[in-house]
Amino acid sequence: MTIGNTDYTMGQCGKKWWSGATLGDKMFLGEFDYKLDEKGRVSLPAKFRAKLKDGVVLAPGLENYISVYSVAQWKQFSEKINSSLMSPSKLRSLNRALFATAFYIPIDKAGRISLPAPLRERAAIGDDVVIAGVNDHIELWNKEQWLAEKNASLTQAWQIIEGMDR
Amino acid sequence: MTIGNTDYTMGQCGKKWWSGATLGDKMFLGEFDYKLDEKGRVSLPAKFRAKLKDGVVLAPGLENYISVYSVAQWKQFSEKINSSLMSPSKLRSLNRALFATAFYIPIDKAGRISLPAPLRERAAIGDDVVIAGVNDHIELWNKEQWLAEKNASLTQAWQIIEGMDR
DNA sequence: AATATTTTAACATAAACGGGGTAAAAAGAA
DNA sequence: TTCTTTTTACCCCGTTTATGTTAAAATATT
Repeated sequence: MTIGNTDYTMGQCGKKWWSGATLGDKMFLGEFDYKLDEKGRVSLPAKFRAKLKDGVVLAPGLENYISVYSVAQWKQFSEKINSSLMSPSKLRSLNRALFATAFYIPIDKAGRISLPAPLRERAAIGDDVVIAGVNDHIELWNKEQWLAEKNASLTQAWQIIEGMDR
Repeated sequence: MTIGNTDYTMGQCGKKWWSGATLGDKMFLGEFDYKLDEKGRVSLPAKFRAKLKDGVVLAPGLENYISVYSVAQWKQFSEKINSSLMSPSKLRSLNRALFATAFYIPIDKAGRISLPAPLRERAAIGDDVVIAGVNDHIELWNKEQWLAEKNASLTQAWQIIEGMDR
């Protein structure tokens, strides 16, 4: 299934279920439970790593989660923002919010990233983390908050789809 | 990626994480907590040091924080101002404000700078300081003030981003 | 069941942080 | 000036933190 440029083909997760290749560079699907090590590092799902070779940019999300962008997507994102028409003071504030709260994090040889304390605290992520592929980016959530959010999202999603003219 | 004169190319930081070359000289990301020693010195984040080898220029920021520029950027900044069309008296006044309040500070072998008392007092920085990378410069903040500013910025940022056509 | 991959834990190493001390330089006082 | 006091720069070291490496446990795949 394709809507616009995005391939919504569903598939299984894990090697048997889907290949990254068929989904393209910008599509993240699925929900995974991971554990942080005592130093705040977490493995990324093996299926995501190919798209994140150059490292990731972590930024706080609107709700209390951590957004994970590929470098390419972060570039695109910040480019768009800085080229949009905006008053200097707004842009200054926006840049402060964007850049000071974001971290570039490389991926180590074991496929891990380390989560900076400020982001971890804001997202209330302790030893466990939910990694969710959300279309064009990845989100890291506290497990309880993720479940609550997921239920709310699902309810809303089905309401919207019900009302759609299919 | 380049926007105007600014290189937004991402890269690793420090020996393993990034080279100044790949990131460009002008990009700072992240938020860090540091402590001043009894002499008013503070370590710079290791990730930033490669870009600040030649020392830094400290200047008071518009809100009560301390702006940190690399020498290269400070030069560029002042050249830009002095080459802009402006009445001589205005330019004199501007230069007075810029240069009289700024300090050139070298970086010691432990990667530290010392913060001049006038700037420290103005920014209400005591034993703790937040160091924030804000795109093309660094900012030093009193922690409480930083948190307030950050939250305000983030709220505004997300409102703006929400309204953007991604 | 056997194999391969991935996740997690444990450990080793290197670097950074936060102290402190000493020496030189600058400033002030006699 | 000369001496004293204060400030600033320079250097070192111990502890902590961050990162790299390896191996074991768990999971998925054939």
